[in-house]
This record gives sequence, C-alpha cells and structure tokens, in this order.
Amino acid sequence: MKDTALVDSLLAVMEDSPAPIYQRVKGAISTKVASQEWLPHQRVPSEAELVKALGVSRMTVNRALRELTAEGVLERQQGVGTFVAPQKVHSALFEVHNIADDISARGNKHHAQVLRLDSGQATTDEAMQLGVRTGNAVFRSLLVHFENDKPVQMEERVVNAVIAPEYAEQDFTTITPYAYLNQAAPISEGEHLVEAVTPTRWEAQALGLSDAAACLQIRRRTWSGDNIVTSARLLSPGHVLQLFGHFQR
Amino acid sequence: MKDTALVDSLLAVMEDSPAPIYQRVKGAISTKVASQEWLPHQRVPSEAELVKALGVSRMTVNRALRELTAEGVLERQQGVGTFVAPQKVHSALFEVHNIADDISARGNKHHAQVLRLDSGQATTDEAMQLGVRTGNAVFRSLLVHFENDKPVQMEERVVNAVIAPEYAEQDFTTITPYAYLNQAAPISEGEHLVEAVTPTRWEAQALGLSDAAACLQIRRRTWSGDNIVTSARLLSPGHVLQLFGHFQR
DNA sequence: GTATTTAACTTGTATAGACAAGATGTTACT
DNA sequence: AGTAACATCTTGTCTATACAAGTTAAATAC
Repeated sequence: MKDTALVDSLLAVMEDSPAPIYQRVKGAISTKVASQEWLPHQRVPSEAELVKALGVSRMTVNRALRELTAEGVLERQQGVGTFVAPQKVHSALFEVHNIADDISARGNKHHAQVLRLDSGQATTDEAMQLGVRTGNAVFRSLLVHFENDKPVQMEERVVNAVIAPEYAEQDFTTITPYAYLNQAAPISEGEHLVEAVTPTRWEAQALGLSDAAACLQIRRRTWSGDNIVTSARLLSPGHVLQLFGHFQR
Repeated sequence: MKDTALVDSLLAVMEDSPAPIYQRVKGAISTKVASQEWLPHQRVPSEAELVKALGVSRMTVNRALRELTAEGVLERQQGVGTFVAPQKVHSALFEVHNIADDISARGNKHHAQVLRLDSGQATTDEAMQLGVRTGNAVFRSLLVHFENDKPVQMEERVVNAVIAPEYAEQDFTTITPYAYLNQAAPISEGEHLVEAVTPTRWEAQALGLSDAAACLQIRRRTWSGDNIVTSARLLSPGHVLQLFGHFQR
C-alpha cells in the first residue's frame, strides 16, 4: 500500500496552480528526479498507478511521461515500465553562426575575396574527408573573409561535386559558400574540430598578420542526409568562438 | 476547394506504412516543408482541415503538429493558426566532456596537481565574471591536469563561495573541480568562449612546453539556476575540441 | 462613422474508452 | 522436467467528445 505515500508526496508538488495538469504532473515527477528522491534506473509508478494516485486521466499522465522521456529525464520500455534515465554526459545546445551573418550582426560590412576556385579529382586525403573514392570529382575553393576591409578568416574548402555540381559557377563575393551549399543541399549534420594552430607564413600574410599569432582553426564537415557535402578549414586570428547552451539535467 | 489537392498531395506521402498514424502525418507535413513546397511563414492547414483531408482524429493531428512545433519545424499561435517556422540560425547539439572523463575514455591515466587553492574577496573583474558584488567571498584554484604524466591542461578557476562554500576543503587530486561543483550545484546552463592564445612564459613552463605553441583557451561559465557557480579558464596546448551535432532544419 | 458585441474559427487541454503490442510470470499439459 | 498456452501487466496509439482560451472579422447598437 504505497499508494497513500505516493499520493501525498506527488500531490504536495501538484497543489493548485494555474498551469495545465500535464505540466503539473511533469513538474511533480521531475522534482522527484531532480531532488534525487527517485534515483537513476529506479522504477517510476506505472501510468495506471499515477492515474489512481493523482486522479487524472491516463492520456494526461501519458503525455507527461512521454514528454519527460523526450526531454531525457525518463526512459520507457513497452511492456516493462518507466524508469529514471541515467545521468547523461552533459550535452549542450550551442549556436554556430556563419561568418557573414556574424559580421553583419555586429553592424559591420562583410566582403570576401576568392583566392582560388577550381575543380579536380579528390586526393586520398580529400577523399577520406568527404567519404568518397580517391579520384572522384571535387571542387576546391580558398577565400578570405573581410570585416570592414580587415581580413578576419581564411576559408579553405573541398566540396563533393556530385552533391553540388554547380559550386564552381557561383559568385562567392555575393553569397558565402556555406550559404550556397546549405541551400543546394540542406545541412542535416555537422562535425567540428576546433584547435589552436600557428599559421604558416603564407597564411599569416594572407590574413595580414605581422607575426605568427595563434589562430583558431575550425575543421567543419557537413552532411546532407548520408552524404558529406563539404569539408572546410576555417582559420581565424584572434577570433572567439562563442558557445552558449543549457545543459540537460 | 483546395481540399482535394490537399488530400492528394498529403495522402501521397502517407500511403500505407506500418508506422503509427501520427508519425505518418508528421512525415507528410515535414516533407512539404523540407521540399520547400510549403515556405517559411506560410500557413499550414488547420487541424480541422487536416482531419477532413486525412481522415484521422483531431487528437492525432494535434499530436503531429505539436511535436513538429517542439522540433522547430512549425510555429503555432492559439487562435491564429499554424505556420512553417522560419529557418533558424543553425544550432547544433554538441557534447562537452570533462577532462578526466575524456582522458579515461581514451584509456589513459589522469591525475591533477593543485598549484593553488585559496579563498579571498572578488576583484572587480572576478565579480563581473561571477555576477556578484566586488569583495564578495570567492575561492580560487589553479590546477594542471596530466594524461599519463604529461601535462595537458591548465585550469584556472574562480568559484562563488556562497554557492559552493566547501570548495576549498576538497581534494582535487581525487575529484575534478568540475565534477565536485556539478554535484554541489547541478549545472543548468553554460557559456563557452573558445579562442586561440599564445601562453605566457610561465604558463608554457607549467604545461611543459618548450616554445610558445598556440594553445586552445576555453572560458567556461556555468550557471545553477540563476546563479553563476564558477568561471573557469582552461588552457590546452595542441588540444582539439570536438563538437558533433545534428542541425535543426 | 465609431464603438461594442457577437459569432466563428483557431489552437490548447482534458477525459473516457478501446485496442494493439511487448514483456513476464503462471498454469496446464505432455 | 520441459513446453506450450494463457493471463496479466506494461506502454503505445487512436478515437470521439468536450470545453477553455486566444484571435479575427462581421454584425449590431449607438
């Protein structure tokens, strides 16, 4: 007969409030989890039990449990039960901006200079990056982005020619490669490798750096469905990558 | 009389499939959005229209639309209607690991050396970082993390003493500050500023660097509810920050 | 003509009932 | 003892109905 205890402990959290019932049910349960009164892998009362304890309909309880599952608080298995989800590796939702938007968001003027734009056959290294066979058709581009006429980023890119066959015909002084590729083949997944590097003399010169200052290098690969669209190397002196995010649990 | 066209175009996507009905409704709608047949800000048929067109119950349509809204595909306004959501600034779900886990995940041995651990009053700069008043009680710590006896990261940290009053009594050779703070005051939000810097001579020495190689510097502030728990500066030579993520739309 | 009320339509939530489907233990049979 | 059928409990989904609440536009009163 744990029902009375269950009623007490859950109802205490749900007491009268203007919020919708399913939200109050969610709150009552996630409070139990957050307070560690209910521990990971521990079983949560079944829908039927919660219905009896809380005096609400099953669909309402179901919605609360379903949403908490989507939020990573609970785990459910049909036929077995509902359990408190184990604490996840912290993950965060960050925002990544494309450089042109970034610059205009700061109220500055952006323009780009195209240093190279050609097509060719993928080297072994490029083929690895794009997940294609060596010798497949690729495009290569090399740009420098300017903020108010000051160079701020070098962008070296290899593009899968099968996915974006018209890449070489674009005018990258009016549209960024990122923006073009995203409209040609909408991005579904991305991978970023961020590291600090010392630029080569040539790169430092192209970026207008007097000495070999530390640069932030981002290697970004983007997928469209199962295909790798492009692999880019972004080199920014003194640039800051800003990552916000709220952690899950 | 756009109903017949609506039926045709949507039913075509929903044709017999073992998937649950609400999933097929979601699929039919998100296909329209993905194919850009329905454009951002454009109106989506009302629940009543979809019910008539698809021959399913309103609750089922409602669930499909509600979940697509949660996923950022649609936007809804009570009393007005449902609309295709404007393309968001690309955001991605990344995973951030704490260094000790990271090292042990690679099968290596981690240990830390505490260079400094004391308490004091917040300087103006520290107070800014923590969102408290100048002079408030804070703890300061300076650690070097080792991977197989090789220094890999310097961690300089300021902690809000009100939130974690027992910080200075911890043994950070057995638990990382991050792990301790997270259990003392669970992280709810985080902010990361990533940049490339050239370490000072002193820092280079502490990290065992012969020359002044470029280092990846991460400034991380973590919140617990409305309070800033800590502000950390992580300095890693040759370290790579790996960010995966699937983009929204 | 203007302001107010009303009607109609939208999404948001809640309920009761039903059946499907997965998991598990119990019973009955060989 | 081993096996198969069954009962029972779980979550998963779908439906029909109902009312609440926000928005908009038309109808009405002045």
